Amino acid sequence: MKSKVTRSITLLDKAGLKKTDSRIALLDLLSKNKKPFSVKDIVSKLSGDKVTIYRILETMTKKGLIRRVDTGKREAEYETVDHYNDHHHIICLDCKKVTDFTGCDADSLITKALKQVKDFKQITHHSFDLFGICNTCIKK
Amino acid sequence: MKSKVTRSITLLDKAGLKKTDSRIALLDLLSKNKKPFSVKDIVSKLSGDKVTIYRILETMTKKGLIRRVDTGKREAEYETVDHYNDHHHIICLDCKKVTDFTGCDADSLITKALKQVKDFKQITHHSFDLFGICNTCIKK
DNA sequence: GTTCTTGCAAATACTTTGCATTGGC
DNA sequence: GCCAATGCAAAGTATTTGCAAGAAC
Repeated sequence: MKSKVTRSITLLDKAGLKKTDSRIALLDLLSKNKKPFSVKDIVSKLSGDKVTIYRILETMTKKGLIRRVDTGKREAEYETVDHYNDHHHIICLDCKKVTDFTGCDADSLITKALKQVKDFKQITHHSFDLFGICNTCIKK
Repeated sequence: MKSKVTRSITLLDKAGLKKTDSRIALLDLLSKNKKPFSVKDIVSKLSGDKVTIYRILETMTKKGLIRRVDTGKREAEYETVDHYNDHHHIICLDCKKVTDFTGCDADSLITKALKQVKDFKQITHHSFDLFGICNTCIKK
């Protein structure tokens, strides 16, 4: 998908990061798929070096291009930060299944929050996650 | 603090968990301190067995007594879920410093979310975190 | 050409598992 | 007494670090 690839390049450029093949491929992979990816997932899809992927994930997380999602699993999982398709998660505390939902009045909440704290002036992104037991696990 | 200890016992009771010394001590520690604790933090404070602490954390997380907080550090961190003192975090993507704030219209958001998904009927708790670069790190 | 990124090897740290023992109810 | 929780040893897996070679700008 050329359009997606081009978009990844633009995002890297805006973030002031060098546009290397690995970075473009990783960002493209996460953009195309809405679900959170573990390092293992990424390695198996991109067949790249694991250590490089760790470093790219760290760099992009600091720049706010991607975010780490905590679904309660042992390994970290990552997804893109997409301000135009803001979505959130409902996570089962038992089986760790993730279901998405949309709608969270983030802008006004962020404004309120920034009034309370003096250490921050600008917010890159936010996360809003709900935790519970899914209908399947509750029957167990 | 007797009152806190008693409260931990009550919480364990409500959750249907056995009221062992380790569990009471851990829950009490997290209740008294508002900041997120890593396993290492807990071990050094309680001088208990590390493996037991891992298991207690897992059990209590599934019961919704505590939650894992993802501040971007390598290790997992935990804090109590306190429905009467709902608070949230602003986390620096660079130095990982955590600042708290309050105010998040969770109830109405949860109601909206539950209308969208059919896999969940009840939510145990939620997290709302903001990410950015703090004023100290932005100068670097 | 300089600086940042990559890739491999190896080390480190976190977390889980198995099993015998102990303790809550 | 029964079943679940604990504590220790050991294993398993995720993540980081060091360094030389390669690529972006």
